[in-house]
Amino acid sequence: MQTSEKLKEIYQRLSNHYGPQNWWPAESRFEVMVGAILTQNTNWQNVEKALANLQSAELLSLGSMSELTVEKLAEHIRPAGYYTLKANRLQNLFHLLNEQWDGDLDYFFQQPAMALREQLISVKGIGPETADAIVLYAAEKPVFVVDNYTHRILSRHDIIPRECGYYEIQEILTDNLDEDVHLFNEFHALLVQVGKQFCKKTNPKCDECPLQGLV
DNA sequence: CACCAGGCAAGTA
DNA sequence: TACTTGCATGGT
Repeated sequence: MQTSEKLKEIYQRLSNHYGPQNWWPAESRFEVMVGAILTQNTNWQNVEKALANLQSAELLSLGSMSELTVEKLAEHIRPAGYYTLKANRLQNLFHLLNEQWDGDLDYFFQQPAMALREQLISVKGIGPETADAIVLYAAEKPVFVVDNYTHRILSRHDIIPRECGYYEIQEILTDNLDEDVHLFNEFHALLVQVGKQFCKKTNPKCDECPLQGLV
C-alpha cells in the first residue's frame, strides 16, 4: 500500500474513533505560545495548572508577562516543571516579540509560515516541534507538527524508518498529505491522543489500539 | 516504589 | 556527527 493511503487510513480510523479534537486548548494565540513552551516534555495536566495560575493573576498577555522578573515568572509556572528553564525560554520569546515586532502579535503572525518558523527556532529554547506547534496552532499555517508519538506510531507501522529524524518525518508527511491546516491540526492531536492511551514508551497496548491490525 | 509526560541545549568523544 | 545528561513537577 502507498504511504499516502496508509496515512489516510490511519487518519480515518483515529478520526472515527476519537472524533474532533479541537486543538489548541487556549483562548488566544499568546496563550498557545506560552502553552507550547510549557508543555515541552511535560504532561498537559501540569501545564493547565501553570496556565491557571497565570490566568488568575491576569498575566496571559504579552505586555503583562513581559514585565515580570524571571523569578516571579518561574514562581507562577512552577507546576509545569523545569520552571527556571522555561521562565527563561518564555522571556527569550518575549524579547523577540517586543524588540523585533514591537509587541504586535498581529504583525508578527502575518508573516509567511517559513519566516515565522525561522524566527521562532532562532529563539533559545524553541526547537522544531515548539516552533511548528506555534505556526500551526497559533498562526494557523499548514506545517505538520512531529513529536515523539508521531515517530513511535509511524515507525511501528512501517511508514517511516525507526532512525528517522524530525525533518525527514515531516517531509514524508507533507509529501503524502494534502496541505491543509485543519487536517494537520486534527492529525497531530489524534496521534497524541492515541499515543497517550496505547503507545507509551514502555507497556504499549497495541491489541486494544484503534490502529490495531493495520497493514 | 518506578516511570514518564504534547523537548531542548550543552557537553562529550 | 551521534550519543548522553540536566532540567522538575505531579499522574498513574
